[in-house]
Amino acid sequence: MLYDQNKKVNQCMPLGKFMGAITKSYFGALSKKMEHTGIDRHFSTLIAIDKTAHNCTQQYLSDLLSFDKVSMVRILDYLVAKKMITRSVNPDDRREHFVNLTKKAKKIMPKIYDGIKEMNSIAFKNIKKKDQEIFYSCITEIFKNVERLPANEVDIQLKKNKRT
Amino acid sequence: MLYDQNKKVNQCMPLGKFMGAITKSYFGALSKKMEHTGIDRHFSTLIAIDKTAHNCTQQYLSDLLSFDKVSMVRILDYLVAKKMITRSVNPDDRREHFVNLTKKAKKIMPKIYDGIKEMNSIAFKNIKKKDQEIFYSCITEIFKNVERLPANEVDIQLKKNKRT
DNA sequence: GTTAATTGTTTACAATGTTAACTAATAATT
DNA sequence: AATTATTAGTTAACATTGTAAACAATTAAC
Repeated sequence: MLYDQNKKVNQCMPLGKFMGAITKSYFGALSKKMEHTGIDRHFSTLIAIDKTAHNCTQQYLSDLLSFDKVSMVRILDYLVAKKMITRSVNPDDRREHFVNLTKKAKKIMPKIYDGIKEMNSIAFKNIKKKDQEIFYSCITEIFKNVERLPANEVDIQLKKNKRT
Repeated sequence: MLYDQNKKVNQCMPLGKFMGAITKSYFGALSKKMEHTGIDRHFSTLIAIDKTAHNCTQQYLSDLLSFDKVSMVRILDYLVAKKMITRSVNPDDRREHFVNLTKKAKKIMPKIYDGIKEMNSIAFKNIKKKDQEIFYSCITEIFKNVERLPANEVDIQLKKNKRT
């Protein structure tokens, strides 16, 4: 509905509203599409783990995927419960836990890549390749512009204040 | 982090991941920026109410904003608590409740429009006007492509099944 | 007039975000 | 070397949001 019924309304809406609506529908459909694999969430985390050649710690994943560490723990708990990953202590720095895919996960990964590829092409249906490229460079730029605005710096500032 | 550190990872990520990350940062910053108005959420709903000339029911808002009716009730409860809206029964169809802005809200709306405008231009910083237009037409198209995929039809199907 | 559908509400539960407090391990400082 | 600070990860508590089911009140359909 949100998109063409009333242009006057759309123009002044927060950009995040559209992005949020797309995010919701996208992941809803992706979950549904991936049901047969036995997992329905946290595909980005699996991909990040898969693509990280070695020394994949939870902190590294948190930074890469912009999750806070508490959420990261929960996501990884979910993936451990689904027998998709293992956690193992780094012997060289026993604070760190290395995260790795299980055999089961490695077997399923191709299906996940395919499903996402399919979902992405559904999303980009009727959009010219050139416009898709512009779109991608836009969201990259937007993300940079928005990533480190006040709301997100609060954490850091609080920590600094505490120290005094 | 998500965006340029590792292009190989980005390419195969679900589109929704980027959109979700932007949505989160965007609304985080918007909340912060709007703190002084006394409300920190549900600006889109206020705008929708403001722009709807008359007969603004909860169902209408749900459809327009893609919220389910339960969430809508909660959002409106919040806005009533903040003294931003009133609910009144439609005398011509006593099932419906009309939603209207209070005087207080009407006074604050300009600040909200300004804040959103500002946030949007922060988001689009360093992006050419022409590319912004392409971007907008892309998200409109993507939203259409993604809006009515299986996950979202489930509700409807269940209802239909029940009816039998 | 009975049945079905619609509008809005309430309740319950799952998932997620955020903060704070905590353990264990390492790094930095004196 | 001992103390202090920092880091990685975990746990607990709480707020917010999404979703489903059941419900009351009202209207529409037959």
